[in-house]
Amino acid sequence: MATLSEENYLKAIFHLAADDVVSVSTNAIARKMDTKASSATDMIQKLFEKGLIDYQKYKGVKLTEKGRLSAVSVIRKHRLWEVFLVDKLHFSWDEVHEVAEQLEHIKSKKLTAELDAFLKFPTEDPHGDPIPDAMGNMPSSQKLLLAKVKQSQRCICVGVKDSTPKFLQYLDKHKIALGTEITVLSRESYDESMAVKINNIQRSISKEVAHNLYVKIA
Amino acid sequence: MATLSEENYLKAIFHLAADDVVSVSTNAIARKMDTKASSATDMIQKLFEKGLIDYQKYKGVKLTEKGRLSAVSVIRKHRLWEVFLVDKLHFSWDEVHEVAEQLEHIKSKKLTAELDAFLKFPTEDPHGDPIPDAMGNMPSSQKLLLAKVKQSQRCICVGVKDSTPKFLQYLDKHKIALGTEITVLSRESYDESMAVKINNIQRSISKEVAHNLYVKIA
DNA sequence: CATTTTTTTTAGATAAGACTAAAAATTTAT
DNA sequence: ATAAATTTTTAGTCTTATCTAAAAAAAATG
Repeated sequence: MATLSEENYLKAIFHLAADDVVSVSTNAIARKMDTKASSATDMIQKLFEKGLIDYQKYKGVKLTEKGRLSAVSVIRKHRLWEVFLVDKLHFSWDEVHEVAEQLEHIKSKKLTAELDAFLKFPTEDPHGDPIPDAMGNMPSSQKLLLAKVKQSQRCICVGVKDSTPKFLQYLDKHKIALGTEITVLSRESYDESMAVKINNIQRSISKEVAHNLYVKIA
Repeated sequence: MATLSEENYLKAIFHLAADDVVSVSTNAIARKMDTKASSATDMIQKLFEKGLIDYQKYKGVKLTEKGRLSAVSVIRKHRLWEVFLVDKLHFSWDEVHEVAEQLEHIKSKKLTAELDAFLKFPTEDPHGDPIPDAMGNMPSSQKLLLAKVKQSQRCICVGVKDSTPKFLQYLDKHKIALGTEITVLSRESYDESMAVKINNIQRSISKEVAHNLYVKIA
């Protein structure tokens, strides 16, 4: 069974590889884990010895099936707990992450299964990310960038790509929040801006904003 | 802030001192924590330096107010989670402990407060033990040994003192389970046995059994 | 009350996970 | 294609929490 640290590394590798890089570099892992490259190397060697990753010196890292299952199990728990926190305990989207980071490491098959049932088997978390099933199958994501939404489609804001204060303040100012409904009225090919209806008010959204806002189709 | 290990030691010291020994010995702590006395001494010195316990070499240990608050906070979380597991997730009394041992260390004021509200501010856990409030006040326990129950009182089984398989098997055989209602009909001073009504059947309960079964008055 | 016995503490070692500094391998650039 | 820059690994150190073995203190006993 993987330790807390090992689980966090596996999760990091999973997320990095999901961004479709085939092999994940030591530096990328160190950056994501906010540690030094030497620490990442140490952990890589441990994960390799436990059969959780494929690894050759200087050649980067890939999850084995065993490693993938471990990572996905942690992600499943993380996202189920996020649903619990938002749906049952009045947490808002920006408050859930830190707590879910702790809850995701609780080890109990029964707890996860019962929590899943209690929440009525949700298929995605409050950010629109898919919740893997107990077998480790990850449904394809329902969320996409606002920039990808077709004309006249209605969608719902589920998250941000850029989470810097500047962008979050912009969203606040323009009354765009998690759950806000956005209808795409038209798209301007010249500057990639789009005309949208938000809270029944028609506005224009720049390319920069549209590329940093995640939505799901309503 | 206390580490996971420190929290577990503080909890152990609290429980040992609650059994009204004024000063807790190194050996008692080591036994409770299932470690060696030398490990306990190491941790005692750390807790002392952090101001969580009063300590003099060879003289045993007492929680400071700061240490007591930390211990009680962990116990509060443990018991709230036990209520959650039993009331919402269909756990039975003997399944909750291991999971609650993990959940009790999750750090989030908001989580604890919201969980408390979600559970409708319970005052005791499924074993009849009191749940401390957010200020660290521990209500007095509602549970007592069956042996202490007065004639003609109705009570409800909430736990066991002796949790050996032998005793649990005895209870099983005689259809005494958590939640079973017991009415004390009379007490025999000669052998300290008692006549009781369980599931509408009149039986005799020996001193040994009565001293190992916790109940709360109905 | 002196001597065992028990308890507690100290000293030194180990494993996990992190670090710094330096060496080795790989990649980029001239 | 060789030099420079970057990435990765190794070597050695630190901290936390544990251990064993041995020393020191306290308690129990004859």
